[in-house]
Amino acid sequence: MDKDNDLTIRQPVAAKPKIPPPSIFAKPFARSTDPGVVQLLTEDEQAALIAISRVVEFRRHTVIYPEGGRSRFVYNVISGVAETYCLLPDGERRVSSFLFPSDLLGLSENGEYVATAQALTPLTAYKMPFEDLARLVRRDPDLDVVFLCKLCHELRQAERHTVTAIHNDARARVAGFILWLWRSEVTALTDDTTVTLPMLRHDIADYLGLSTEAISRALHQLETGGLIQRRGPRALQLLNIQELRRAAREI
Amino acid sequence: MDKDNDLTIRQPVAAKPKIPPPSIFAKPFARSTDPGVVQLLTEDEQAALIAISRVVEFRRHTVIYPEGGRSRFVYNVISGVAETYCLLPDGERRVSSFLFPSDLLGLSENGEYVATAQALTPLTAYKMPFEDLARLVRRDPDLDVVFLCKLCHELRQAERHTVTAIHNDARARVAGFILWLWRSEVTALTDDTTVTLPMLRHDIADYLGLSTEAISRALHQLETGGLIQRRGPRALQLLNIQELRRAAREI
DNA sequence: CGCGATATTGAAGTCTGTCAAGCCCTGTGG
DNA sequence: CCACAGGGCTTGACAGACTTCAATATCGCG
Repeated sequence: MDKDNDLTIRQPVAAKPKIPPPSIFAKPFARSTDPGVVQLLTEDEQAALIAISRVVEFRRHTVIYPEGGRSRFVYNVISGVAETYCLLPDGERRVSSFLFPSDLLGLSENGEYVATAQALTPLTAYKMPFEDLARLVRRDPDLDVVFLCKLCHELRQAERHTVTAIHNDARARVAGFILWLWRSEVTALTDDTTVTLPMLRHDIADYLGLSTEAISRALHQLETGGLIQRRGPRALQLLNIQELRRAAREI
Repeated sequence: MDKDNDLTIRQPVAAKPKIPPPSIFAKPFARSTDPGVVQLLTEDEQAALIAISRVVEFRRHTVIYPEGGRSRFVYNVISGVAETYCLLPDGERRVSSFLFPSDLLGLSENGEYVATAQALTPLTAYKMPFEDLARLVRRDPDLDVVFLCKLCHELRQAERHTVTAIHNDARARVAGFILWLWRSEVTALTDDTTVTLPMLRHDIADYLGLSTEAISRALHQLETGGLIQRRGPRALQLLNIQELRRAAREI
């Protein structure tokens, strides 16, 4: 629609960055001209969502909502990165997903959030009361299809994550993760081959089912192989994307 | 139609088992009195779905639809078990899910099925033309919410599968898988502690990210520990469900 | 500039994958 | 109904990969 893209992640310190509208991207399940992800919301729908929403901001490491908490709101990320995790009975933490701009946040079950959501960077989002959203969806069949589409998209992604994470070794998992991050952070960026890692090694390790040491070693391997270059612990330079995709077994 | 049931989900041999209506179970995301899975379809909605559906049957090992094929239909399983899998570039097969009665089948992307679906047992299903279903959903906002609910449910399940499969050892994965199967096969059963494994070890192994040998060894461990008893390669008796849950790290 | 937390690197142990062999089940055909 | 053949399942041995434990290096924040 408009250039909500330029804000997705980093943004030069602007005087008053204007807020992009609510945004839901997905690959439609029906055949379409564009085989990639597309904006599913029309301007009217964006306006309708804005009408029931409030823009909220979270600082780094803030809990957006807790696991088990009463689920009253759904969030549409505007900028920043978040993670969701569950706490196991034995106290361990299990990262279940990372969320980027235009992602939806607030999956619930029986009126309770199924995981804790936490901001990994400063984060802004549209906060939509669940009830209002339900009313809106019930009234606008097209909007409803939008959410169906998005959920299908997420489901496919989740299945792919499972399949690839489960069968590959550490190097392949990390390569795949880097590529996923890279695509998620895609913007109208000058330098297209830089990836920032807003999360800790621990979070990556947990998400991929590895130890933090294994992450380090895999990064070392990829660097030695000339596929990437580490620029400090939170930034990577992609040197050979073709090889990265092969390492991730995407090809 | 016929009594394919006694294989997968046993049902007393009735002369003419009447076909159960379309069925979608899920835990609602909104708070409800019943915290478990509930039937989301009203009788009217079931009738509407029947009106656009055809009941189809598949024999064991039949392909229901192929990966990459034009996605024209969505299926609602009535009886039997199916699996979906993708073929990797190197020819390997990746099982992405198992489907049971009342599950939905036919996830697509850009008009194409994202995986091959195959019957593991004789299977019957409602076959719904995608276009008709879309029309129906667009007209009936409640039905629409049903599908949203079901998709959320599937998404949660997928995330749980990932989280548990990735972090646990072979024994825990198999224990969790057995419990999942057990719950999926729940019917008005006489013997509540029997689980049938309609799929090959290879399929289980692939789904859990293990080798067939690891599955065998894990079953052996569980049997030695007195948690289960093998009754031939396709049936298990659950001896200690409490311990099984602990083994699966559910507690 | 210094401290605490995070990240990396090294060494030993454990678990699973792989390879190989034997057993069991199933389904077929007589 | 029984025998047989083929495929699936199980079990054992070994190598490889990851985890764990431990120590060092580095980053980031006050």
